Amino acid sequence: MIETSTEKDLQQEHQQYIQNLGDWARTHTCGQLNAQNNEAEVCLMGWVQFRRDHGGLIFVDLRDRSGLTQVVFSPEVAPKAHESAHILRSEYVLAIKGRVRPRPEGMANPNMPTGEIEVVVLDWRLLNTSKTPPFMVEDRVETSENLRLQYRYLDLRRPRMANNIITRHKITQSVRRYFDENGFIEVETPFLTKSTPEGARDFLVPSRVNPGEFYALPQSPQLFKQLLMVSGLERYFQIARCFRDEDLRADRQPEFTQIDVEMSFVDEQAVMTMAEGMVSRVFKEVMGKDLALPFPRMTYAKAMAEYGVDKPDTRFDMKLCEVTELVRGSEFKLFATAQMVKAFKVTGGESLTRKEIDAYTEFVKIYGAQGLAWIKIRQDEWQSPIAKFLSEKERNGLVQALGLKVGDLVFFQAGDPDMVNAALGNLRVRLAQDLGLIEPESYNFLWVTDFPLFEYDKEENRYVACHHPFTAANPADAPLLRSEPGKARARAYDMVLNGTELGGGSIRNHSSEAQRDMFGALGFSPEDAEAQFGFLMQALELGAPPHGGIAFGLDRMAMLLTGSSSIRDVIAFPKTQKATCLLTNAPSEVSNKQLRELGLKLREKEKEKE
RNA sequence: GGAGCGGUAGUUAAGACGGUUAUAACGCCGGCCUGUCACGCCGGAGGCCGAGGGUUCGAGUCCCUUCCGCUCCGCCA
Repeated sequence: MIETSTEKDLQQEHQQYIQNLGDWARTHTCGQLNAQNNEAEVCLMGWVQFRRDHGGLIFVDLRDRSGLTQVVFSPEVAPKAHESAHILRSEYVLAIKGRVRPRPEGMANPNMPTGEIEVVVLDWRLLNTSKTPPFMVEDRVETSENLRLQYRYLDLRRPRMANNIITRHKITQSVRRYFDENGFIEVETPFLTKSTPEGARDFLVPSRVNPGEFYALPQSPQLFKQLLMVSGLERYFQIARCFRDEDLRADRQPEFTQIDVEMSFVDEQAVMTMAEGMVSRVFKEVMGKDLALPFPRMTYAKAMAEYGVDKPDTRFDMKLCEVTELVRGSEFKLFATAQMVKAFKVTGGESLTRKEIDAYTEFVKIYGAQGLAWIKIRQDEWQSPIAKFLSEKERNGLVQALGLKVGDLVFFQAGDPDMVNAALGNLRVRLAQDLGLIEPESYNFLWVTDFPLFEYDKEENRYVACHHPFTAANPADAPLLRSEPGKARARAYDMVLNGTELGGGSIRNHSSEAQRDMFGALGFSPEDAEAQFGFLMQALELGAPPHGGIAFGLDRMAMLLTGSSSIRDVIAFPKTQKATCLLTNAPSEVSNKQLRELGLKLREKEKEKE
């Protein structure tokens, strides 16, 4: 082995210089000093961002969560402090005492909030050393998600991530103030609770005291907040952790946070107004933005018809247009016989290349489309693989329905309505992104209302609740519950922001009879309903007031307000796509003793493979 | 359960047509430097090319298996 001075040696060697704080106390943060502090004697503490050692002068950018301040070690001002400062390395933790002074003529740094001044060091203490970090603690350096999650505490030391977490804090504080001022009571509901059959897969927790029995972690505090209304609490909110054992996405984590709200003696209007007030308050306090209230509303039916999705992004146009009847008898067999044909036009889209269109064809296949029909409207002709099948009448009909002009491009999708809507609805968003049709900094809120109460589950061969099984039916549709449940509308509403579902809620069944009808429509036998939800039914029979509420995805809200592309960036310690924690290595195996205590036995590895 | 993208010095990437000693930038280490601010200049170290197997005289590169991260479909009342 050749003896060289390694990083490990250095860092270990430097450890002998580590001091305690002693009687030193921080007087300022690294983000707050400016020309007004000139001549002030200050004490700063933080991390070494950059070290610029000129042999003579040494400049260190000292970082804490508030920002950076340039500190100067000068051989003339403090020779001892300067001499010892040569050991400084990235991410070393220091305390410095010094004097604020203006930077020399022409040396101010306009890119830094503290760029007018510097702190000349009189004395300093090394509070801790640091190994060379696995990635630079700096916003402009892109690092793999893998490493970031493994060293999450370093990732969170970066200004952008720190600010995300701080913005999230501002949101929750703003929310708490708002609800407190409006007479809401914050109540904590249980984490160890009862597994219920409807909805997402539960996380289960075995009970040691009751072998063979399990708690479930709550998917939401839904039932408890309804019970709190029966309690007479009248107005409840909670910033509640929720758990769902389903596959992850950029905007879905197995544990996430809801801003959960419930109110008594209210209708939809009252809940929606209160929710708008909350969002508006958050935008004002966190973003300094005023929102126009009330938010526009759109029925679910209209959203599906014009946008193909139940969370329309209204920042751009390109609405979908159904042309099923128009091409009913077409010579283009796919159109002639399809259950649904829809189209939308891309203004000026004639300039898209064949290659680009091919990429969009691949894109819609994700949603089950077989292909993607298109027409380019040119001065002299319609350029398209399908134009030759279209009659004069059909062409005129399309021109009218879509308002076609020369230079436009039309995309078509035909087939199963769910597929048609998903393919075109998502293609619409993709195109808007690719073509730059979305104005940055724009926030388009809207309410989607009149959701169906049920949707038919083809696999289970029964109706399932669109929202959840406690949602009240639109009074006009109540009789449909027993005849045609699929046509019944719910007293449910979603708040949508820029094509993302921010929150959703409903007016609940507060009469046990209505709730019984609901369970009936869902295919529960009276015995099953009693076994699963008997406690709720009983509560509804003991003076339950009319009530309703809403829940917001706090993570998604924070994601949108920080301009993040994933909720991982607004959660301090998120999970990977495989639902593991790279920092702690959870989940992990447990000892046989632990298993025995819980009365659990793991399936043999061999059996697992079968 | 399925589709796609990625994994090469500490980091971010290039190398992909199978053929010398696997590049570059940043970071790291040493030296010089009193106005830098992602300081500069000179020098240096650093690699199981995610892992395992195969084809081949020869594999970062081709084939198979597998692990990890990400995006999406299914799923998520």
